[in-house]
Amino acid sequence: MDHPVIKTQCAECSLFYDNDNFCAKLSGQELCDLSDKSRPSKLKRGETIDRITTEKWPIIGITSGVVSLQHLLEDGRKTIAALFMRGDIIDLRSVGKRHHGKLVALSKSGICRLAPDVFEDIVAANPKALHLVWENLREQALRATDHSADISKKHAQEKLASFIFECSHRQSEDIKDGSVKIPIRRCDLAEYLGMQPETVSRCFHDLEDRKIVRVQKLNTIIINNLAALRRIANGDKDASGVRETKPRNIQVLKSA
Amino acid sequence: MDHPVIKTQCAECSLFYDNDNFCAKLSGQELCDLSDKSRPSKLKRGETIDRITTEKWPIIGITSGVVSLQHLLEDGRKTIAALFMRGDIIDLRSVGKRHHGKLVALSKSGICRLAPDVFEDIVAANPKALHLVWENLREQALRATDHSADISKKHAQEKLASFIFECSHRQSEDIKDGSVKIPIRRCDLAEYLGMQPETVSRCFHDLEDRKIVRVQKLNTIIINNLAALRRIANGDKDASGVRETKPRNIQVLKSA
DNA sequence: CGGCAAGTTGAGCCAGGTCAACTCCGGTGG
DNA sequence: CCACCGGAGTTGACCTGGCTCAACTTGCCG
Repeated sequence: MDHPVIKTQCAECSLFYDNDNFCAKLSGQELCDLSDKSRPSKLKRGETIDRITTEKWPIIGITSGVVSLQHLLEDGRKTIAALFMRGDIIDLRSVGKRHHGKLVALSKSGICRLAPDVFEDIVAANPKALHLVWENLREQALRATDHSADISKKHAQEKLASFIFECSHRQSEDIKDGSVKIPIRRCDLAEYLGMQPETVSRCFHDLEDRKIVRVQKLNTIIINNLAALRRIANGDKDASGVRETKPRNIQVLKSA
Repeated sequence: MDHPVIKTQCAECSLFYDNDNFCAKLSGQELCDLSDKSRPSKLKRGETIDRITTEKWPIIGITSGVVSLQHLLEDGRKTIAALFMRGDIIDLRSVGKRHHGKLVALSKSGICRLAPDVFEDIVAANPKALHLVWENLREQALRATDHSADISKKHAQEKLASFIFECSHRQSEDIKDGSVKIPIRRCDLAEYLGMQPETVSRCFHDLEDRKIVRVQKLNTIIINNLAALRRIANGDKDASGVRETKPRNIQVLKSA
């Protein structure tokens, strides 16, 4: 009697059937207790999880899609500070008065609001579950750190290259042919990388002109030259220096 | 027999005598077990904790000073991706092959390399300790997220203003007279905020010209106008628009 | 007191932001 | 089936905040 009465909603949820997600680590009993008091739901692109909800349900598991954490400045400038995807557990307990941003879905997404008290009991009692959720939090912290490093010192193209790698690492299924799915829109991408949609567009084209990637559909790109892309992402000047297809002197010729 | 044989090294360590740091949450026995197998040490500015050390001692508590996590790009550009200060517990377990940066001290600092196995046992057995270290990790993740939001969309002055607030929140003793200690050097500050030392300098002067802060010593500033500084940090254009004390037309006059 | 690293100041330049016009695409209704 | 619409993405032209480089001053430590 390992799984006494698993609800169908759980049996079909990636938090359970992905082997290294939270619910997969639980005993049948724990899973039942948790699912009894938790609230799975769906979000459409643009929907936000409001403050009242996050106060009552500070622990949110992402089952599919992409959910962003957004910060807003006084004058309307917006930033996407973090992206959460399948398997991430967002823990907002005791964030309390600390000013934190809004959670906004960037695509159709599935979430599960986990009952905080049950969650806490489980984590205290089940070392595997603790380990997993801890690991996930560490991963989030590392990602945030890497991301701020990327944003602060890299040029537009380098950021974009890094982002492509981030997507390829995080995408659920490994697709072998070098294609990478970009799970968010251009304008969201721009906000996440701290640049303008126009610049994102230009950078994609630069990369295409240099035959490093091919933009198949808006949300699917193919990497043609992995090594070069890696060099750019790592900030190798030799790789990105080649950017201008046309050398300077063309300008000089024109003005002469 | 609450504290059977606390070593003097522990009695004098902020991880123990700061009430809400890790070692303060341990039973006498736990503290002894941990301190028996742990290694406190001192770092001078510029010293780095090398890979071999972090592999053997992936858990490091900061007892004083400032330790940074630095990322390096191929062409030598350097970024400070995170700052750790007194009370922070750096957990590098299973970061493993994931490319992560170097840990470098930015000032004289004290650290304690905690024995990972003992640490793990304690965390599993002692809910208070678990809670504290968890909270610290969440704090680190939040800080990293906030920081990347700051860096990506704010202007130089706004970043600096935010940083001043970050310092004032994190400084150990609350100094009431509105003075804030900047615990790191200008060039490190620049790297942390993703800007140039020259720009940092100019921004400090702008803020001084506008009477918002006073730079008392290189590492101590006084906030004169908290509200204005807050507005700038939050990206209020009205506040930062006032930047130029001298309006443009002075230039025109000159050239006329 | 000398020497070096850190910080500051000034001048010029460029990557990327801004603004505006245009294209592309999916959905909707006649 | 096509005409229409609105939002997303792209393209071009221009402008500027902050980077760069170089010279200078300051402050710290032996």
